[in-house]
Amino acid sequence: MRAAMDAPAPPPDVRTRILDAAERIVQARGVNGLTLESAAREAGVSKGGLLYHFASKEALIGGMLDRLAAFMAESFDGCVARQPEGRGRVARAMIAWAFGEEETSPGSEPLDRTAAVCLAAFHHDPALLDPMRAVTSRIKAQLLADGTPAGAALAILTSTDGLFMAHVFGLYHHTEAERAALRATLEALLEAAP
Amino acid sequence: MRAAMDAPAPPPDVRTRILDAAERIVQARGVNGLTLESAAREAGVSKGGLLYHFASKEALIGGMLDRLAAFMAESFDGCVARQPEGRGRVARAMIAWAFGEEETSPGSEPLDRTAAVCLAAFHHDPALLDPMRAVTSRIKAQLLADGTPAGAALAILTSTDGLFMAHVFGLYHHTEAERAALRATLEALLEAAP
DNA sequence: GCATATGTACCGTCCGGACGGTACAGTCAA
DNA sequence: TTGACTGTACCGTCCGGACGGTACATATGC
Repeated sequence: MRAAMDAPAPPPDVRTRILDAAERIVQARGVNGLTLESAAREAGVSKGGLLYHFASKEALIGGMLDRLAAFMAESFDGCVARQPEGRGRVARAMIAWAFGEEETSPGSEPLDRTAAVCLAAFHHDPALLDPMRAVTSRIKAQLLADGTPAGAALAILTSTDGLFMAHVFGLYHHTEAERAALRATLEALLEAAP
Repeated sequence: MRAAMDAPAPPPDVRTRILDAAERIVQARGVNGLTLESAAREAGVSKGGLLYHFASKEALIGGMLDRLAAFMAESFDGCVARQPEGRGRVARAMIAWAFGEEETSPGSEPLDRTAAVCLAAFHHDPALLDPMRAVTSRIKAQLLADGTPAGAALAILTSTDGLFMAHVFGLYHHTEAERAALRATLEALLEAAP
């Protein structure tokens, strides 16, 4: 087929294109909107073509999650690496992660993508979240091992997760002042003596 | 009808029975498991009978959410009322609520119920979460108005929400010691001078 | 005091449509 | 030619919802 030939400069791997399409659909039309047909159409592939790459819907969602978990892990590691070394490094990274990338209010791309994909996975089969669990467990372990007192570390961990959840479900919104106050409080927890 | 009269202990309002059944299904078999037929069967009612009370699946889920939001609001208010008056009262209630100090009748069942129902609603139509948003927004407003510094109040709010999310999605587990440390940290935030 | 009518609560069946998945024929690069 | 890959036609199933019918209680007319 011609269309396959005159694709843009970086030849987008078909698998990747399907995964991207599936994510876009879940974000735009919700979990219901994700069907094999719609994903194939969005990716510019036939349904049969999609099924060639992902043998079932479950495999498709699993693929989305594996990729997302890898992205999250990498992103977090990068954030840690960018923090000065020393006690509380991971905790500071966590705060920077939660407050930094979330700048664009309702359109923060990685955040919404994460939420959408996780929700889709959880809906289909909670066990599909396992790769994500592995990542979060590792993050927690790192956080508890970097010298910050456990209480403070856990407060930071759960607080940023709560911030995330509130955003995903739109449970309540924070003003800039509130976000700043929260951030200051979390950072103050880092200063506490061990 | 006589039967309706001499059933003193369980007044089995059909509507309530259907709502209970639907919640049980969502908890046990996930969002997928909730169909009009399964809910009707579980409630001991025919599908037609169910549709008599809830004109559509959306109405059924909406009914679950309305009831749950009312329950949550009442439960939280009761928790606040049980705290000594004074500055930080609402924040203390929040902590007590989150850490299960409240005698929530059968174990931590309401927690799972909340999660299951909210997920079902979010899956069907995010707008259905509105009653829940109203409750959480009110709680946040109360929390910010009871004298606790904003940063501490928000840290407590987001942290307990994060605790909740981690539980719902099974992202990571906390040991008893970790829970105690986290709680101590949150309580220490309350002592900070305004 | 009886028959007819009306309203409420509920039941059982059916249908259109959508979805996941399969079968298979076609295409194109190597 | 071959085999990786695509596209299409189709199947079985399931679900939401509509619909017509049943049982019974109360009301109404006579």
